[in-house]
Amino acid sequence: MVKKDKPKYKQIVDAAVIVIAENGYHQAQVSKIAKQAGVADGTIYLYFKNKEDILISVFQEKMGMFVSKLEEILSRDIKASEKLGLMIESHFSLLANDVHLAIVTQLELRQSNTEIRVRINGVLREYLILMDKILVSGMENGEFDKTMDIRLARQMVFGTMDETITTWVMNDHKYDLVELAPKVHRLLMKGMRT
Amino acid sequence: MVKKDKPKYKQIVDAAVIVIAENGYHQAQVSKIAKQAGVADGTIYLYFKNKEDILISVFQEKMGMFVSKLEEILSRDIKASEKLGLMIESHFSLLANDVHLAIVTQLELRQSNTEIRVRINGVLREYLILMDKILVSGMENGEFDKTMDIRLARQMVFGTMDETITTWVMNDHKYDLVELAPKVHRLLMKGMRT
Amino acid sequence: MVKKDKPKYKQIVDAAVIVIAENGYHQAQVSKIAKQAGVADGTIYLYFKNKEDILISVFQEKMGMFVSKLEEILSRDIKASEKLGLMIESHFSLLANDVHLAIVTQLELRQSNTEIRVRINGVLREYLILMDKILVSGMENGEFDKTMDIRLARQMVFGTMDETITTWVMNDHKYDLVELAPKVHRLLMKGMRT
Amino acid sequence: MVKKDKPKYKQIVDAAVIVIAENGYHQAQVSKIAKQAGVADGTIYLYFKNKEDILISVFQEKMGMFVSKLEEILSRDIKASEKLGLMIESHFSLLANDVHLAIVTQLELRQSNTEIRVRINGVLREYLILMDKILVSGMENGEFDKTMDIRLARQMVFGTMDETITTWVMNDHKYDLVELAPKVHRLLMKGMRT
DNA sequence: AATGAATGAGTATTCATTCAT
DNA sequence: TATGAATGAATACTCATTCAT
Repeated sequence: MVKKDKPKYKQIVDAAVIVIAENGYHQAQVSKIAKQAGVADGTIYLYFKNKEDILISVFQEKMGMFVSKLEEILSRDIKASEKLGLMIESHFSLLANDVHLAIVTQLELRQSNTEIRVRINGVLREYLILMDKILVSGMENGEFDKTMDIRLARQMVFGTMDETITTWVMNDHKYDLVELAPKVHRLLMKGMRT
Repeated sequence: MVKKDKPKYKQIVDAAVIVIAENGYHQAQVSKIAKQAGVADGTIYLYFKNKEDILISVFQEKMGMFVSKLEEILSRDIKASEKLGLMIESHFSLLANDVHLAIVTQLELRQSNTEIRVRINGVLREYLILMDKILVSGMENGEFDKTMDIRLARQMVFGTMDETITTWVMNDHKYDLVELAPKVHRLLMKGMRT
Repeated sequence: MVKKDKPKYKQIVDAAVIVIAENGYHQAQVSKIAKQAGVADGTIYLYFKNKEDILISVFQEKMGMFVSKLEEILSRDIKASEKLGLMIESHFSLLANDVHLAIVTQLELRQSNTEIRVRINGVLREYLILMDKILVSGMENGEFDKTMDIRLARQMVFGTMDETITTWVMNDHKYDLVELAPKVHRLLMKGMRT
Repeated sequence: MVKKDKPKYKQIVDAAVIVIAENGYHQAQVSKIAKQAGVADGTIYLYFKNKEDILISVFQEKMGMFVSKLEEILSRDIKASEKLGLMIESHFSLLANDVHLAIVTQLELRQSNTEIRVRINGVLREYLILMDKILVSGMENGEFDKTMDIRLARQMVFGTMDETITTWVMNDHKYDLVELAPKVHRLLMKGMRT
């Protein structure tokens, strides 16, 4: 059993999400995270190399949910358009159901220093690669415009989703994010379809 | 003559952009900005309330350029679609011509704490309101889809632009950003037109 | 059978010498000593009260070799001057043959806090008392200057030996220490003889 | 006026000597030194690069006194033997008159890590070089034994002085150190003279 | 207006020691 | 006996801001 599988590892990661969401990135001291996790400060360092390592782990662990979900969607035998719709909906849904996580990924974690953000982008890349697969398959089977610049299309999809979620978080999630998913899907589809 | 019109005010704002772009947000100490501006540390505080105030002023001053340009575009007697195209092009163009500023607005300033970013969003709102005007006029005159959710449309436009610029900055601006403007315009138009 | 006679006691003391010599006093953590000794961290505390106790034990155990040797020399039926010569030679010889030990006693153990060093001096006293016996017997039988201040004489003998060994250790023991013994002996004898 | 000449520099160095002597090396926190010096913690760092830098400066500043005194003695037109006597006496005298300093140089500073001690040894070398000059001139003019190993002789002189002072400090300086100077001188001279 | 020396609050990390198994 | 996971106290250094000159 490796460290990641031990219960305290998950305890600490989850505690970090809560502490960062509630206190903000710059006020998320290691001692606060330890207290929230119900362990001693020193225990943190049995599971994580340093504070930076906690933050990256938060992103890795949580982003893993998105990637898994997306892989599952990709494996289905449905149209690319439908896959895109499911991706948007499940992405919105996961964050709408965990407001703490939404705050952390959309606002707080972006305050980390450039080095951490570069490593976070590495984790993100996996997600974007899967997104590209949907776009490519849709272009190949004629659902999406074959002449589309794939990078621009992906930037539109991801940029729109990101901006939509961030706006929702910044407005204190006072409206229903998941409800917006089909509308976003329709808007993006119109831009991309043949 | 108010403080903003005094030469040192501008000196300090410009120094801040350079220092942040070259050293990163977290390494942009007040003393470095003072040195770059050629003034004493204490002098900064004759023109700015605190460090936070410098950062917001950077955004205000520079965002002003974008707003002025956009107002000029809005005043022209051309189609909404053309206005959108010009907005994208001039936005990309201004940042492509000032890489320091692009780094600061797309990467570094986002590392500031949530409070500063909320205030920066306040500054940004002016720009977004003008953007909305283009969208509304386009919807009214039938150029754009009348059934479109205006907020979603704006999030798509802004999100796509933002993501495109950020990707360009993160890739060390090794390709031509301005060249992408018409492509982005076309993609967005397809999504929004009637 | 007391603790000191158990095999693990010696294992741990020897491990401490190696770890301190190779890593330096300040990098000789209990966990490293435990690992080197092939026991668990907690096991250390079955044999030693605390870390300080290990360090003093190192000195006690090793200093024992010097004391035994010196007792043996004292028991011989030879002149005080010869005893002094043998003491110097065997002292130099023991350290020259265990460079780890030399590093530990001359450099590393002196970095310990004042309290430990006071206790180490207690251990050292036994050795100095034997040294005094040589000096006193030499003064009594007319070999050494009867008017000599015994304490000063001992400080000269010990100070010279110590300084000579420390210089040798600090120069990475690149010359032969034992070879210096007769020279040191001659120099000291000249200072002390009638 | 460089930093070393500013009053606060000396204030801090002197405060460090007192704090280290009274609390021990490992309990001499920067904040304690600052408090003793009557400055803020941060002020320390306007004059010293880091804590290590304070400690080395203590030794440099104070050792400077010994070196100056020794240079003055060397410049006199007297016999080498007399120079040696004056050196011992003034060395003992300076430390006897500043017990804090004696504690720091003989006990506390030796607890510093190897890197600091290497740098301290560099400072010490200057003193030893001057000491060598006395020995060499004495050997050349026939006062001292021409066949003497110069390094051993220096180790005897320095080792005896060091051991004598350390013993005095460890015995809580309850006897008169300066009074021992002529005796130490006589003992050493006997060992070295022709 | 301008200076810049001085301030002092705030925090990640290590490691000797314990104790349930 | 032996283990090793868990503990938690303790500290150097940075840098935004002030204020006497």
